[in-house]
Amino acid sequence: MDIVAQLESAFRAAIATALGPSHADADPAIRPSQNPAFGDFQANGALGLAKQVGEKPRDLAQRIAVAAATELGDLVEPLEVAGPGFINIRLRPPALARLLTAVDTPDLAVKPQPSAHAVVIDLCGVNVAKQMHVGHLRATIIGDALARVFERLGRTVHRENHLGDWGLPIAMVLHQLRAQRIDLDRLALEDLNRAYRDAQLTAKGDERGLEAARALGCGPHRVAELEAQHQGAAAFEEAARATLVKLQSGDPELVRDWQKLIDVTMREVFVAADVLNVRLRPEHSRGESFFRDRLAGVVDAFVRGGLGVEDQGAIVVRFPERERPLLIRKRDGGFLYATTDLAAVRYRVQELDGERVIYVVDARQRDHFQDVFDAAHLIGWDRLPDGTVAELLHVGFGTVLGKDRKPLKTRSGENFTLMALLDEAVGRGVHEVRQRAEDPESPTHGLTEGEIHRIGQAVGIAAVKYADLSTDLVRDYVFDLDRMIAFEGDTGPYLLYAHARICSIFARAGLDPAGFRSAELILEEPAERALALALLRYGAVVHDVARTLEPHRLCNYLRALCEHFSAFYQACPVLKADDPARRDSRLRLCDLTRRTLADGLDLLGISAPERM
RNA sequence: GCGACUGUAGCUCAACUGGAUAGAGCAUCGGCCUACGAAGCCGAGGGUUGCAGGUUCGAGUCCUGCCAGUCGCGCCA
Repeated sequence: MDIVAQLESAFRAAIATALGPSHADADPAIRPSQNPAFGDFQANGALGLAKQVGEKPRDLAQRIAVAAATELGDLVEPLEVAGPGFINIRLRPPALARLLTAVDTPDLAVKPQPSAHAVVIDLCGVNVAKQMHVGHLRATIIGDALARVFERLGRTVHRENHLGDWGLPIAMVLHQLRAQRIDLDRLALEDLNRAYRDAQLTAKGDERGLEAARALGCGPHRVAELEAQHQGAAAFEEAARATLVKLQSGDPELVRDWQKLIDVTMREVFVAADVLNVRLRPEHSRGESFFRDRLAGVVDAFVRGGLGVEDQGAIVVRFPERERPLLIRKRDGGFLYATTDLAAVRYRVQELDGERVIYVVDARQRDHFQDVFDAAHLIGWDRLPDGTVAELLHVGFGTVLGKDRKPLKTRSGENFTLMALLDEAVGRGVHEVRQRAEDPESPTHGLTEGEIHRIGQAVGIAAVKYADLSTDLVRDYVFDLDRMIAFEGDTGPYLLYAHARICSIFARAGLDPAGFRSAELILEEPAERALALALLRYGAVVHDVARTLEPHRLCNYLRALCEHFSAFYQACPVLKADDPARRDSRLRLCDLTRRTLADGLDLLGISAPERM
């Protein structure tokens, strides 16, 4: 049992002793202390309880402390009541060593989350025939990190890459490429992207320009020119619609070409996922096309249930508490992305058995997901087969900005492609590692070019991912590679450095870390205590991330862990410790720190090299 | 117009969901390598938590009203 749970149960019992069994379920509010002067942990529950029972807080805290002391036995130093009624708790060194020993297991004492139901995570969300950009970076790495956390807790996780692979935009690209007689077998994503853009431009024509020209009474020549353009656009759109109808009816040649577009797009997605150390594979793709035969059923279900009503020819779902309706069928009979999303919710809850269905999508779609979730709830599609009500959650993230604080663009105003960004990050990482390896004194001196590249990639990717994951997700942030890749401060490379330093202790001495995993832990120095306390918290932090869906909590923890380690490493000689028992104890601390750090970084999808 | 999000040190961000003196990194200043990687450690200065009320023993955190910025708001996805 972990330490916080132990303290909670002891203080719960103490509260029952002090106030009677009617208060047996009161929350003792055990928290790690902010300040070492206030002990290792503190129980804050007495303050609130005193108010309820009309007793002076300090008096009540004193009575609880006396009762708790007998529950806790030799686990803690004498408890002290401080301030308005806090109870400060300090673990006795042998107890701390015992607790840490119990954590030093292959799974680092991270308790599995018992649930028969699955977790579904909607991530990545690329569009066929479009380049990935920085928005996909976030949807991919945040989703992957959350997926890894739930997998670490033993949950069944379904990663759902909800591809934009269907509908008129795709039909437009297909039509465009076929009209130009482009060889689909020799396509690169860049060609597709260009076709997509051209198709959009052609289809749009210049409707607004035409209206403006008429309104402003422009010359007949100008109006005619724009009219011609507009007619061209209408003709193009009609042809694209015809293509879509043929595709929908299963025309073999079109279906084959359509599949080629998907393949070309996904080839690059998987390359990006590989560079990013993200687990995303073909089996995770389930695009809009998967749901195409279910859309009419979605609308029917809402109409039959009286939830979908006609409005100006369209079908909408209305909500009692707000003006804004959700449109699920257009006047022309077509479906919208809300329709697909509703089909997907039903599938994920009822067929994938998703107890928590998590959408890692741009925060700007908050309103949309609220509507979809509320609509799903109204019709009962958030119920699992066994009747449990599923949690539908939108993890909305902020926008990646350029140095001008506007959404990141290239100098020519184009969207920054994800690949360009990753190439730059990896290039910078390799450059930094190579530069340091040139120093004959450096531990990385003499590494092969291949090793330098591998380590440099890890450094560059760690920099980008840590910068993205280490702040509150809803915030926008400025993409500044200089700051991200800095080798000092609150960065990915700082964490990798701490990891490499621990590895080098064992490497330099030619010792096998596994040889110290039963050494007796001696925790006397303040730096050793602080490191031990940090190590004890790991499992709770992983559970915290699963509960809140906030990966930055794990980042903050890992950075704090590294700071505790660095302070320890500075203050306490390891290989040159005074006596063999201390040396072995410290080597065990180093090994446990390294494994905890590597495990936590792995949950973030960051790999930690042994040298850098 | 309606709605959502954001506002904390010069800059970039935390604050364990209501607890003690609001903490880190960068930048600035001062220490520490004949002890293991100085990509590090120790220390100093720097704050009316956007503003004004309210709830509470206690508010950066909850409520109300303002201010500023960003993003949404029926036939695109």
